[in-house]
Parts: sequence; C-alpha cells; structure tokens
Amino acid sequence: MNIIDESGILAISTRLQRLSEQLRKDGTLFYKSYGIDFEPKWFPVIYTLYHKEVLSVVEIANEIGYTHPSTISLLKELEKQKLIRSKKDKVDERKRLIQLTAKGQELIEQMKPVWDVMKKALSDIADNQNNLLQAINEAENKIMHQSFLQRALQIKSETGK
Amino acid sequence: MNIIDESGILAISTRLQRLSEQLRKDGTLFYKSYGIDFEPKWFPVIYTLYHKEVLSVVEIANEIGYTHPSTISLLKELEKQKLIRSKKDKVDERKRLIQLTAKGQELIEQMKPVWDVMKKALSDIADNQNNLLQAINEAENKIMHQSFLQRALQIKSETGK
DNA sequence: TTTATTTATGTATTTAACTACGTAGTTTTG
DNA sequence: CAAAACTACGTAGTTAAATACATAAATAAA
Repeated sequence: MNIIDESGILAISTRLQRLSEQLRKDGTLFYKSYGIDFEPKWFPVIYTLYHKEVLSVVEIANEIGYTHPSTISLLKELEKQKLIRSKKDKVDERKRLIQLTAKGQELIEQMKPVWDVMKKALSDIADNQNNLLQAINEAENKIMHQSFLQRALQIKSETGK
Repeated sequence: MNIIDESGILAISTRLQRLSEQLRKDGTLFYKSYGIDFEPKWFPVIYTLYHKEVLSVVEIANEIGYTHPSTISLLKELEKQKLIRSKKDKVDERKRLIQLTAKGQELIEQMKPVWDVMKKALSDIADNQNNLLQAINEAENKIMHQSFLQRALQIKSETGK
C-alpha cells in the first residue's frame, strides 16, 4: 500500500521517533497536571542517581546508555534546575562526581506515583499482540549477532543477485 | 534490570533511532557493494516518483509522510544528484512539479534487485516473535484512538493517584 | 472587485541525538 | 622515571527530523 511495506529501512525510524516525541510531550503535560515541572528526558539521569547516589559523568552515561556528550548536556540542564550538583573527585582530579540535591530527592518522592501511572499508560499502548519493547529487543539481538550489512551481503552471494 | 524497564518513555525512541541509523549506514554500504552511490533516506521520494511520475512538493511530502520542509531538503539533495528535476506548473504558478530524470530512472532499474535483497535482510531482522513493524502499527493505532496523556489522566482519576 | 482565506513553497530556527577532536590527568611500560 | 597509552571530560560541529514564520498565488466571499 505505501512505501513502508516496500522498504521499511527508514520508515521504522521516523515513525518511532514521532511516536516517542508524542509520548514526551504528553509526559511533560502529565507531570504538569500534578504541578510538576519535569521533562521526561531527564528521567534516566535522575532515576540512576536515585539508585546509585554518586557517579561520575561517564558512569552516568554508561548507566543510561547515552554518549558522554549527550549526558553532559542533560547534566547541565539538571544543574540549572538545581536537581543535581557536582564536585571534583579528590582521588582522581579528572572526575566530576554528580549527586542529587535535596530538591532533587524531594521531587523524586513527588514523582513516584506519577511514574506508576505513566508506566500503566505506556504498557496500555505498547503491550500488544506484538510487544513493542520485545520487538525492539529481538531486533537488536539479531543485529548484534549479525549486522544488516552482513545479512544482506550473504543473501546477495547466496542468490547471486 | 535497567532504566528501560522502569520508564520506557524515552528508551524506546533512542534505541530505535540508533537501530535505524545502523540500518542506514549499512544500507549505504550495501548500495556501494553494487557500485551504487545512493542514500537510503532518498528512497521514499525516488520510489514515489517512480510510481507517480509527476508530483508537487506537498504531494510528495504527503506520500512519504514527512513535513514539507523535510521533503524540500531531500529534493534539494536529489536535484544536486541530478536524479530529479522540476518545473513550474503552468496552471498553478505556485506549484513546482517534480519528476525523475533519465539518470534517476536508470538508477532505479539498477537498484531494484538491491531492494529485493535488502527487503529480505530486513525481514530477517524485524520479523520475530514480536514483529517490529506490527508492534509499531499497533502502538500507533492505540495512540490514534486515545493518546498517552488521555490514558494517563484516566488512570489517574480512576485510581485517585 | 476588493478583501479575506486557503494553499504551495521556502527559509530560519530548534531539538535530541551523534561523531570527531582537544586537553588534561592517570596508568602502564621500556 | 620518562614516554606512551589510556581515560575523563568538554567543546564544536553534524544530522535528520520538526515547528514557526513569511510570501506569493489562487480561490471564495462580501
């Protein structure tokens, strides 16, 4: 019917990007409905620091699965919001140790019930006959095992196309 | 185990973006293995023009499901590659009518077998127990019917959280 | 037939991620 | 222990999409 069925190469990405942009906007609005000013993109950092308490920049990046430059820009925003603070590591002078402020910790307590609701609403949407997170996991695993390029080259050589 | 299981709000997007960036890079390399210089992101426009022959900018945007500014920048690249050309609509002077050049048409013939192989490789990766495209479709349909925000607000009011 | 509305295109700016690169500490090795 | 390699952080620039805005042509309405 449309292009997606013919190629899929790009279509998957674009559609999911949009889907998640919508979720983000709605997430922001939902926080607002509780009188909370919080952006969904801050969640991974905040959540990680809540569980680990003190971490360096690169450690946070690894935990949340982002590159360190991306992480730095999130940290800057969170520092501006006074939700986190940082100090130099005395043992290793290159390291910046990040932790939640009191304000950050209080906010988390406020957000916990909100997260519960969001989690339910998200599973409403993503838990279908074909579970979205599962589908992503499965695709990632396949690619980890053998890349798209390798697969394509193999089909090419097998079929002589 | 990690954050994704707890929130998912962002995680889905970021992971899919990466997945698709990998597919794009591999796609480019795979075209190269046939001696073809073609970027996967051009596919939707080219494919649409192959089937519809002559379309305006906005018509193409609608066909490929992108906004018109995004489409314009793709068209600029394709024009630089001399794969498409455009002329003013004589009936409606606002319109720019786009079509494939001879070079564009030849390239498509070269790419057809490549697309077949890519399609197979992609379904290798995305057709799992939980089909990725299906999962996206299902999630999109759910959201179309009732947004994430609406769902969350409803759960909030039902549970009194 | 002027005026208002809609449509088509284009430009400028924004966003959220990335890669590439540079610098400064730390650790390892010859 | 000096040189080389590695690690941590930061900045700059890129990319692929989006919004928001501007302009001009076409259509509808007063």
